[in-house]
Amino acid sequence: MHPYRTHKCDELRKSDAGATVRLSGWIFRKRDHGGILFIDLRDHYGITQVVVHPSRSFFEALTHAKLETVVTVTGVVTPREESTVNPDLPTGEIEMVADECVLESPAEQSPIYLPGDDDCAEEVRLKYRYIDLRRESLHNNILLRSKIIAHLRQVMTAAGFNEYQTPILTCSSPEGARDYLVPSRVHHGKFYALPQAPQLFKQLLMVAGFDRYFQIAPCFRDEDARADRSPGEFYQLDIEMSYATQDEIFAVVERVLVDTFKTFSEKTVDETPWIRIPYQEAMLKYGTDKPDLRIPIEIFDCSATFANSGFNAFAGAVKAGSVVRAIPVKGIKDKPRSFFDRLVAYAQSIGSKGLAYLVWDGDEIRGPIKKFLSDDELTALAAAGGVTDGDVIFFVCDKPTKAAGIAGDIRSKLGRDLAIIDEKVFRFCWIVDFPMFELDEESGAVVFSHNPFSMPQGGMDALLNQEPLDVLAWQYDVVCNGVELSSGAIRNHRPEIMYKAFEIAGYGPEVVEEKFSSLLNAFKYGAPPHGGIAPGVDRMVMLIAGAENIREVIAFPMNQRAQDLMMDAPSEVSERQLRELHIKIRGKEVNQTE
RNA sequence: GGGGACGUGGCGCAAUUGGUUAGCGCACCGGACUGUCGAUCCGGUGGUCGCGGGUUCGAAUCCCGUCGUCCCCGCCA
Repeated sequence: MHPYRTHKCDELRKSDAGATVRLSGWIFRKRDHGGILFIDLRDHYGITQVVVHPSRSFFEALTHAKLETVVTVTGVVTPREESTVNPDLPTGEIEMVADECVLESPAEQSPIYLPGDDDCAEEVRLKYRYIDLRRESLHNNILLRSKIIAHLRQVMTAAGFNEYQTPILTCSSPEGARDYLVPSRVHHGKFYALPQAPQLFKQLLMVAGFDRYFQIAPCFRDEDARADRSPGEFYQLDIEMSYATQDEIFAVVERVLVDTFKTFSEKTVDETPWIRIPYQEAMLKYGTDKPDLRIPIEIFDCSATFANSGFNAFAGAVKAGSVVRAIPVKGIKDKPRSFFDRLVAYAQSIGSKGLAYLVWDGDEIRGPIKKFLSDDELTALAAAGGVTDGDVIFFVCDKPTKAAGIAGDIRSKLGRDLAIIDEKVFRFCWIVDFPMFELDEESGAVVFSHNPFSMPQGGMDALLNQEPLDVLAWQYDVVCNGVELSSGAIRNHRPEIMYKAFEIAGYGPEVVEEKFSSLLNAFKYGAPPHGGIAPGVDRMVMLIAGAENIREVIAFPMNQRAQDLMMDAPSEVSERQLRELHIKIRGKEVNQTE
């Protein structure tokens, strides 16, 4: 007989009755009746009830064994009496009556009580991650992640892509996020950087003629964490295609994401092709470039209606360059006054000067600003918002960018507070036609708004003949339920267009040559037109698992301050290591005064 | 870098808003119990209330500082 097990803890059924079997696992729960002891034995696969009689030599030892102790038990599979069957357990029709038992690894009292559903402090969970990972929910998430990654590889390979690996030790890139640096021992004073993404390498693979690339790629960025953003490192399904149009790239991504989401989730997934929303339209209708389309509210502009109205606060502001954005909401006329007051307070808390609203209540229209508006103006607003009896429109007035943001925030809050978000669907969309350039708020200068490697729509002609702020880029995002899953672009593979784009953003050719020499040089030896995208794997798993926090889909995550509390990383290193790397740690005071 | 919330036995929480010996549930220890499946019942151990300072006759509670965790803003081409 196998020294540890003949079966897994989810395998035994009534048909196995009478067999002598061996199981190994953790003591998940104990029920001690004095004259009889029940143990729920748990492994990766499931739970089997073990019955221990007091006549057994190990009865006393098991009675006193702490939870999470690892044991190997040998005994006979016994069918349970009708009344003692546990229908909640796949193995609930049988139990194992123990004849032999080996205590493989006694446990101390666990800092995490696994059978309980009480959440414990994140700090404790991270420090004892190997225990926390035994919990069914987290265990399943990590297993789901494994299956999703295997599935992604399978679908991509079937679609004619090959997985290529790219360097982890590379060089610091001049734009984007802060790099993680790795000092060179051999080269005094020089550093490698961990890749923020394999961006340059995947483009160089296209130049090298590999045509269709993908990689489950680790990415490293030294930026602060969020609930949906792991600090330090994360994974992307990195994709790049030669001779591909935007439509072809969309088709590939739609296929792999729909397939994956449908395979691993019960929720409804949008049929393809997904709707495409130009960036400007998204900012107007949803107040964000990552709209949650599950919220049935569309913002509209009504600046013109207010411009000549008697509501001076708005009319004056519109004449001074502000806009009025309207947020129409169905059927909430009966919400108490406190609901509206709280929403006004919320609007103010996020920087709005106020929040006006009108309520369509039967034949009457009421609300704080009603008296300032003419019948024609009210009619126009109702028509624009598709308003019927019971509906409410909220109004935000501010400079265009700020008004859009505030209206978008309020739209999201209404979605949550009114519970009008359909939790059973994944709503996907493409955000397209991002602007190539934007004005830097502080300096007023024209800067790249997204990715300097994107091809401008219209190519060189657009750069030469259009206002820089009007030039659109072949740049796109995938958004699912308000989560930005991915960003991508058709790349700029033409050196002369790249020089021109950088010139508009205020960089001379020497800057392009110095910072992007590898790519630029490569493009001088025959570069195929190409483009790609990189959906975030962690966020994908998070959405499918329904996790609120990205740590719930990562086996060994860091905390918000980018520390691994289990391994105690980052840690100090020896003076000898530092000397070998030609590194001297500055005093803290020096840093503070800089 | 900034804002907010939280910090009380191993874990999750409470303490009537400054007042007696800091309670409760789970875990843990001891006892009872041969059919439970979150077993039950009886009894018990365990806390310098994150840390430091201050106010007060008296501080878990108020004030100041500091550390830690989480959430958000900045940041994330």
